Amino acid sequence: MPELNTITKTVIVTSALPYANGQIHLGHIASTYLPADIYTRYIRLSGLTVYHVCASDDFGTPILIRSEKEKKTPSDYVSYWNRRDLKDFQSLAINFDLFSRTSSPENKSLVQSIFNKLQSNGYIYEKEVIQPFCPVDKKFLPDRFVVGTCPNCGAEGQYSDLCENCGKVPEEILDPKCWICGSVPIKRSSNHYFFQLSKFSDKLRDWLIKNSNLQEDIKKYVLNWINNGLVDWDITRDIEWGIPIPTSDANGKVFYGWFDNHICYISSLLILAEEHKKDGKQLWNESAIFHFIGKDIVYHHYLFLPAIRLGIDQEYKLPDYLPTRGHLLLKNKKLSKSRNWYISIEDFTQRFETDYLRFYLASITPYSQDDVNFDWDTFREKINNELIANVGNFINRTLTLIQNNFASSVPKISKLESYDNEAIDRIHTIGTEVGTKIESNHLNRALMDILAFSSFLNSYFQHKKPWSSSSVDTTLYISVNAVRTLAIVLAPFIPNSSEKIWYQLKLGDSVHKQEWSSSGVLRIAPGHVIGKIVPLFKKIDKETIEKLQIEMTGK
RNA sequence: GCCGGGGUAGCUCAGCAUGGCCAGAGCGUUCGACUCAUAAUCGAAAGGUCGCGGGCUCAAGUCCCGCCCCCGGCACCA
Repeated sequence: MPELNTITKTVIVTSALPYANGQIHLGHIASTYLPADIYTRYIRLSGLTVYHVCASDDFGTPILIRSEKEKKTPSDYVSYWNRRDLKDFQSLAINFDLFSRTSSPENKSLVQSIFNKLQSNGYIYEKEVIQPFCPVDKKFLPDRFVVGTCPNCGAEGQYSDLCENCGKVPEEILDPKCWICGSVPIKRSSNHYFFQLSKFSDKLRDWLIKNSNLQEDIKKYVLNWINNGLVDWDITRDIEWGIPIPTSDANGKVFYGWFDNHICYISSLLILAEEHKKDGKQLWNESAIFHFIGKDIVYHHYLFLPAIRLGIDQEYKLPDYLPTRGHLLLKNKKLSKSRNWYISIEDFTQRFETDYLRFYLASITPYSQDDVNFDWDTFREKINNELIANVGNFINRTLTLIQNNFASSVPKISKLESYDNEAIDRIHTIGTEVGTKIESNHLNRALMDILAFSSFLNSYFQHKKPWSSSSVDTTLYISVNAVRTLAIVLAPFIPNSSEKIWYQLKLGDSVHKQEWSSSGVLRIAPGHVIGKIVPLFKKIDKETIEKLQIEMTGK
């Protein structure tokens, strides 16, 4: 189990780069961005310096073709999606210290210098490849852009890299056609650069085995890939939209997107370091590096990315952690934009509070590559019965009683009974319990601990009967301090609501500027006057969900 | 086909590495209590052949063998 107390330096968190050709959806949020944001918020509250960087992935054939169809320059096209994605992230309170782009000048120059170093270290070679070329569009066509009939099962209209009907990868697709214009592609030869991934098999194996911070089950199948023999990577693309390969005979060829996009983690951090007047390379190499990803890009992050860093003599160090999570399913079916089976960020934020999504997704997403199911009925039940009835209710009943019976002034503490001592003890320890789980990336379990804490408090409150008994003051004093504790430990998960709690407690400043360890201190003193109390959450009624299900199905 | 993960209460899952208190949690269900609180809360109960079959052991959900079933990955998809 990784423990944060071993990390004493700066932490660098990166989230996988969204491809700049369409909206991000709930699946991306659940697997990558929300876990990274929760983690970052927690580290920040713990008092360490943390940088969360991300960027839009701007290059590639799909973007080039889409921008042409929309009669925009690729540059304008990706700028739009860069801003749009950022807006979506912000609407979910997912914050970055920098949201850059792979097409930034800084990334271009770093990518080219890394290529040069790989080349001088002898890890790059050239080879002729024969590729389909569309004579009408005057483009080389990646596999995805050649459609035809599957030679295995005879299904028509299949991509040349995968038959969706029989699931096989066709050797050579029959009756090939250009996906863009429908004409028949011809074969054309082109000189490409290859990265010698195969040379790194032993070093990658060593790194995987030695790095105990990586998830064991993922390690197993990555090791299996290595044992089956790694294949060198073609890092060249014959298109005009990308980072130019810096050789005299490259003839306008550009890098393949997966060569340049992960380097953007580093170039973004360098930009940020510059802003903070720090030595970027030193900062990178002294920090704990976390790359949050979804399981679809395991290959690239567990093999390709570390191999390239090994290939430049670890000028920039390898990742310490690669938190990897599975995909989100909607009603047990895979999300698919082309089939309109997905939930966009807007779909959600137009209807519900941001924190409802964060709470729900965090509570159902484990630290593993298992897929999780998004279900509207479960969503409603979890929000109403766990977040609102348990946590919201405890906060509300505590604060309301102080407001109504004590003129909003926190009462004095008197004689402590064993139940009071137990409650105080729980306040002391909850921060460490939750923190340990967040540090080991078990965010769902951390949230369960918070719910158990809140449940305990409801039970404590119920037994002490502060609305009638003689020990009213002590109970309310402890309870209001427990509310403060809840605000802090919930802050990484539901930041907006935590801030509302903080405001109602009238503690000044922001909950996000507190110290995590202070969650264990009873810092609200008797006599403190709290603010105006309003319910934090609104329950989701059944009709809303039923209506929504009908709307979403018809989408 | 190969590789990986999994099959434990109605649902979602923990427990299995280092076999041993009556097999656990949350949600749901039923009954009772309370009324400060968003009909929220508190207490209690019901509910399980731990996929199937065999084996090792004083003892197996936990180890070994076989079988069945489910899910995911199979590499340039950006």
